Amino acid sequence: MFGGESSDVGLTGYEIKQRADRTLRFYWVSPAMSQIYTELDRLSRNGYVDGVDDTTGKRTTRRFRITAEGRESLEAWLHTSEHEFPILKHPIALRLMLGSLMGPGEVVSMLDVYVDAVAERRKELEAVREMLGDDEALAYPARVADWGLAYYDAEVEIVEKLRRTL
Amino acid sequence: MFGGESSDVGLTGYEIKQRADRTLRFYWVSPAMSQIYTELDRLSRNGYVDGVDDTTGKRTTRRFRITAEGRESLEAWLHTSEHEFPILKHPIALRLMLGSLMGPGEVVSMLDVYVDAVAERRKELEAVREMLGDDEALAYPARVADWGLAYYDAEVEIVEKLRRTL
DNA sequence: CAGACGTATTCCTAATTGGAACAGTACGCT
DNA sequence: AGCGTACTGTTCCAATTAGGAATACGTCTG
Repeated sequence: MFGGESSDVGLTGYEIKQRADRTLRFYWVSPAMSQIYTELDRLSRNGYVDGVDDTTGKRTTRRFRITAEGRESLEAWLHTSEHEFPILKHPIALRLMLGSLMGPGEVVSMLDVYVDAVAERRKELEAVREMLGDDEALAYPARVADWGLAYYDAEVEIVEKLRRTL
Repeated sequence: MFGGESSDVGLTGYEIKQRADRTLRFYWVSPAMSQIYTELDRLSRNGYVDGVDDTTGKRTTRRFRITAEGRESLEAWLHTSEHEFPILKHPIALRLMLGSLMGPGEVVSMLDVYVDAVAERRKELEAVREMLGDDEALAYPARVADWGLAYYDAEVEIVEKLRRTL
């Protein structure tokens, strides 16, 4: 998922953050910097990743790579663990719930703003989708992106229908 | 949203938890008990809710009601605050991303299990929707529930289409 | 009247969030 | 050459959230 070529020198925490901000945020959250580094430390302590000082550049940084043990553990997780149900935190739905405390026009404009925001997100995800292309090696990430795009389309349709009932 | 009749004696933390578990979880999270009580304490300190000892039963409990100040503040929040974009944590999409590390059959069965889980969720939400009926006073919560139902339908459709591409 | 279950609250610990703070590097501008 | 600004990289801190365990009390049932 991250990494691409696995023969490379690994990623810095900063780079992981950037990748998460670009892609992971669409179906998970963008982890905080603090979270990335503490997690890398912990993974490192448990032998799942290996952090190596990279002194080739002007500046010494730590680059992390997954270890064989880490990869095994990841695969074991993929095979065995429970599939949790997605969690959604939907501020617009939360506000709509209290629509009776807002003016009717206010509800409509809230939904309009939301539809625009979804369209914007969709555009960003589409850029990611295009980067993935139809490379066989990236087929699964591409499917995830397609899923996201279809979700945004459905969301817009639902909200526009809902809007008409107001 | 909670409360219904606002002339009543208010709700205990426990009751709030139950209501959240029944409805809020569909578009937000079920807050932990600890979170509910600490938040009630904080709201109380800031004058947004009023906690009154209820000694009418065999057992003394605290019942919380929103204050006038709390209601004003809630409405101000509804009118002014920024609309954040929904946050999704989607374990199935996350795993699908790593589909190349799973067997193809494993991916398919993961999606099947997920579709079943969505159907189950949908049923639970449908029960909530039926409780809301077509009472004008509950029109907004009912719309939120309808939104959720439509979302689940879209999700199933998307996943089934995706499944066919594998 | 013991045991199980629902109600009600408190407590504890870990994880997550959301930065700010700090420091080095690159790059263009004057 | 020196300056400012932006990017890269890491650490640190405080507040919030999460997830339950623990503790009671009440009620109902066999």
